[in-house]
Amino acid sequence: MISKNMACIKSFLIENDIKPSIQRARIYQFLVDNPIHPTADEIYNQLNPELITLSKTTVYNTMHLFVEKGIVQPIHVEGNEVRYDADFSQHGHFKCDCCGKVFDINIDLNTSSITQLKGFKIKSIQMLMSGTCEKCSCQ
Amino acid sequence: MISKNMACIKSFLIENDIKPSIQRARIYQFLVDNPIHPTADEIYNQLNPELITLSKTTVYNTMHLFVEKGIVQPIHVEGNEVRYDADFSQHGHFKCDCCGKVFDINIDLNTSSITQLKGFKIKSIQMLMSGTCEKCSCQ
DNA sequence: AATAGACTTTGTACTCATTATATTATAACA
DNA sequence: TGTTATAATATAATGAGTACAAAGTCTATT
Ligand SMILES: [Mn+2]
Ligand SMILES: [Mn+2]
Ligand SMILES: [Zn+2]
Ligand SMILES: [Zn+2]
Repeated sequence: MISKNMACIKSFLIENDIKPSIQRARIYQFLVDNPIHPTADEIYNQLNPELITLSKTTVYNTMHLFVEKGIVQPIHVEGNEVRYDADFSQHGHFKCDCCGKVFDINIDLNTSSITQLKGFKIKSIQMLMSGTCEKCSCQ
Repeated sequence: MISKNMACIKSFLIENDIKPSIQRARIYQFLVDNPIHPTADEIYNQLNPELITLSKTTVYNTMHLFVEKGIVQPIHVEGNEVRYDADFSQHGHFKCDCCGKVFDINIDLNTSSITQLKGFKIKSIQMLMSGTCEKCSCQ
């Protein structure tokens, strides 16, 4: 899933009912190539030098569209910002309070046995841990 | 744990190294009596009629203090707001996209077997699901 | 009781992520 | 080519949260 070329991303967007544009394709490629759970602001700052007329509104519009079409997940690790993840494999996240990085954690979330959820329709499951990562812990 | 009286809350705050005040005690009591994961704004609006001079800054100050002293957990279900929970029993949350309610879900989060977390120091674990609740699903 | 010092509460102004709106650009198509 | 739909952009507005300083409250000491 790492570093699809643009032609490949174009057909992926079309498959998912999204009309491709340079902006949309590059933003999606950036998310796949950089699984660092960036904010809209970080995406904008990274791509702005290359897409010289890029607008922050376009980034927000695009992220809303991607979430609606189900090719990107919003991640809420802090109350004042939304982060995005193009990885839909079953995994959780660990936010280091020290260096601020968000790590992917492979985890098996099985909710089928929870009786409280009878009748509930689950659309997404997220697990978030916080603390200090290995590097920050041994200092 | 439901509806402690004020005297009881006073000693609870003191136990947790928090100097008690009417505002702090009533805010904590409200959180225990109303486990609906309110935002700072909701806490303010609910208590304002009673604590007639209450300031929103006081609510924010108090929530920060409670989180720092470990008697309240911040919950991030949406990117633009923080919700608060005085319940420290092991449980996750389910946010209904339809009615907006946040439900408590009893769940057993065992992370001891995850090899990726070797060397990581876990401070908090949260699990969040979203979708539609039982009531909203059968309509 | 008055004084002083420490802590708490409050109002105002500000920041900054996100959203709303209107305009311009681009693509699709007859 | 002209017409229409969709996308991108710039600008202004919103709203949760924060910074700061002034005013209020509590408690100990005289
Ligand atoms: Mn991830
Ligand atoms: Mn809860
Ligand atoms: Zn770290
Ligand atoms: Zn519902």
